[in-house]
Amino acid sequence: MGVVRKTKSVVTVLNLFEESDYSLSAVRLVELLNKKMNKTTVYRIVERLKDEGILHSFAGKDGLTWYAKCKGCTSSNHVDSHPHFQCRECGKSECLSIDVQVPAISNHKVDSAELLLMGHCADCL
Amino acid sequence: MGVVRKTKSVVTVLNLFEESDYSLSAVRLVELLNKKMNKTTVYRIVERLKDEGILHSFAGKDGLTWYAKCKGCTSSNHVDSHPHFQCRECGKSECLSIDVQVPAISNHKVDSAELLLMGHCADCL
DNA sequence: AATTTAATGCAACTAAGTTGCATAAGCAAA
DNA sequence: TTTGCTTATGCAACTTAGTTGCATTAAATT
Ligand SMILES: [Mn+2]
Ligand SMILES: [Mn+2]
Ligand SMILES: [Zn+2]
Ligand SMILES: [Zn+2]
Repeated sequence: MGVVRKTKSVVTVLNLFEESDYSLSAVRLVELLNKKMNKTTVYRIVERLKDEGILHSFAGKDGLTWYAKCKGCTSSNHVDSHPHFQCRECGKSECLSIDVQVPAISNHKVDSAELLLMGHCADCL
Repeated sequence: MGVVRKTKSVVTVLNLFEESDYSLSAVRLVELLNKKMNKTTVYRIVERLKDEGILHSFAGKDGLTWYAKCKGCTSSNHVDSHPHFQCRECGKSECLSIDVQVPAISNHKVDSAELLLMGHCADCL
């Protein structure tokens, strides 16, 4: 499917993710793009890109929402499920290519899990 | 050490946690206690009880802060670190007595982790 | 009972994210 | 390339969790 309309704003957001290769918080995105588009537009674009399997999101240590590129997802098959790391010093967060086996719980049906590791990143050690 | 002053409000909050045996979100606490104390007081009390190792907190699936009793913590030894579960249906969350081994990451120093499992609880299955 | 200091109430604030609505811009068909 | 349909955007106002400053109250200690 792909994103419905490739507007100037959508392209701008996508470029940011291509360049940086980092994950970005919504707050940071709004900050970086505040001269090019409205805050509402930023929030709507990342949600749209998420629906399309282009980005995924996760909650950082302070409750902010972060976005990062998906590796092999499509709109119909959204499987990007992996742990994340966030640095206590600089605040950056990263996607981790680690497999975490989700523990089973008796009498419960677990369908997803979010694991956030915290500590110090390579730069801040 | 223990909480500095055992005020009427502190006792009320502690009783709630004794009775319910569930974990409670700050929002729910404010709601339950809105006739007995101010919202600010609720937030300050749970933070104080956290400092003392009486409660611990975690982020639920919607970013809300939840509080639950600690098992064997003191103000100087705050070790209550375990995964949590939150039901997608009813929204309740629970502490899990499961050991999760935190994966190591090269070039990083990981000092803590938060694991949140989501799905359906016993009541909602 | 007097004194000290921590705890509370209240109102105003902060900040992330959302909503409604009028306008603008993609895009496909003509 | 113009028309017309529909999605995307800007803007302002809103929502909601949580915080802050400050005056007042109430624990605890003597
Ligand atoms: Mn990721
Ligand atoms: Mn817990
Ligand atoms: Zn760092
Ligand atoms: Zn449930």
